[in-house]
Amino acid sequence: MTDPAPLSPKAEQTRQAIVDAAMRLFRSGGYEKTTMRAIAGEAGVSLGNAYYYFASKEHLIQAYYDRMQESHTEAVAAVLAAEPSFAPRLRKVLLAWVDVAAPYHEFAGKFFKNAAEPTSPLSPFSPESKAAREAAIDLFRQTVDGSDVKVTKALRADLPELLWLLQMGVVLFWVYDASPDQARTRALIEKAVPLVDRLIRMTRLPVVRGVVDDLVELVHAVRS
Amino acid sequence: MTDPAPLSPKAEQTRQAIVDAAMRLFRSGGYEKTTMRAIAGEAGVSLGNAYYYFASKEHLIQAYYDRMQESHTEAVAAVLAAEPSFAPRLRKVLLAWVDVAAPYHEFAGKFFKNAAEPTSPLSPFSPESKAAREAAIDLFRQTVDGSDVKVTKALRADLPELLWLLQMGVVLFWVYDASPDQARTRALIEKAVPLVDRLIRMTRLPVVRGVVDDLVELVHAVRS
DNA sequence: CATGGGAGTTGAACGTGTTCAAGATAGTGG
DNA sequence: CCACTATCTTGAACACGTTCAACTCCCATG
Repeated sequence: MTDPAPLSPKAEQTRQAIVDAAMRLFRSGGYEKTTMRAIAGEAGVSLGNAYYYFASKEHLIQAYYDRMQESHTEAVAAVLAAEPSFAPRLRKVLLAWVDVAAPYHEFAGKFFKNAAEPTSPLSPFSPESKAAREAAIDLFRQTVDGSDVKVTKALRADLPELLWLLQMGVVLFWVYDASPDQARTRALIEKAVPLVDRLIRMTRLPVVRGVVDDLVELVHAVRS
Repeated sequence: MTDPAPLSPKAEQTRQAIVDAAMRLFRSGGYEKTTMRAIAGEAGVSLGNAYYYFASKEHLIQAYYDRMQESHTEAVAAVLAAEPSFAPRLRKVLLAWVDVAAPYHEFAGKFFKNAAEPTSPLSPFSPESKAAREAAIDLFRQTVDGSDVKVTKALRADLPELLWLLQMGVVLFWVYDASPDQARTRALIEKAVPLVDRLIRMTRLPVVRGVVDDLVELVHAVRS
């Protein structure tokens, strides 16, 4: 996921050394102010060697990204095992992401910059990250499935993807959130979850059915 | 809007010459491949002089955005004068943006990539683009105000901003849309507008009121 | 043990965004 | 007409991401 990774034997250690050095320096001095020369130096390799393992400075960030995904999946498993009710599940899943992502908030901009470039394989919409994307959506499928919520037939198949889109929205907000401890993002989640819960329960009302159908149709039409 | 612009007299022409040169070169060669040296050369000024007028290469893009915004405002004025009904108004306003933006689509990704970074002055959420953002929101205020749509009191003040967010979503989709003539974005608009229209009209239903209040509260809580 | 080739490693060199100290220019007051 | 200042202009210099041709090292094969 991090790279084409044609599988390296022992010198995978070198790779890790570079990632570790980069993380240390990024963390202490910020991304922009950390030079590739400094990273290479800190890792005890030459500048060129760093580029043997990582195509660019931005690619080093991908390592961060991967760790975040992993940690979140883990955290979600714990949440889902313990909580049966839908709204709290969703709330905890989203908050868990904020917790997991917190240490990397400083680099959020860099992540997002990658996400924004449509041609980049790092984009969450790219074919290359299809697996990761579907894994993420699956997290929300689990969130829905194991819960007490009743979802109308029309919505059942697409709700996980819609929730994933919700999370993309939260991420977007989070990226721009400069408040301490990302308090505003947490506030957003606290407000949004009950709203979403309410909306989902409301889809069973006859008046709302038509809108739900339209929405589902829109999602289908728009999915390439 | 483009800059602090302490108002220059005649040599404002130089500024324009630089913008024009940049636009020409960005258009023909893309953003990344266009160097500041080339822009300065094309504009007939020195490298340093270009930096006297524009703090960075990114700041040049702002001028680009400003023009798009201008064209859109113009197009919208024509639409709003001719069309009294809400849904068609919204549809035409959104489609007008797609039309106006079409010439820039091929390198929109590059621009977007730069704009996406929160620290970038190009970000639609940045303080630097506050004026542009408010102008854009105002376009939607006009779209609502002059139309036949009845908006509940709770929603009235915030609907324009919500519609602007909708447009941000459309823009995001558009950036990734590789279909010829951005057909898929247009299709998205065709589907989304009736849905939005329906949702807005639905807000008058008593059952839905609570949700609307929650949504408005969420928007308020979240606005810095 | 020799050897051929791939994997890993190196630092000099390059291109580009940006800065800056110095100079030119033009408008203003005497 | 002469300073004097604020505005404008310049290109060399700098820092940093990235590239690359050359080199070393390891080890599988004969």
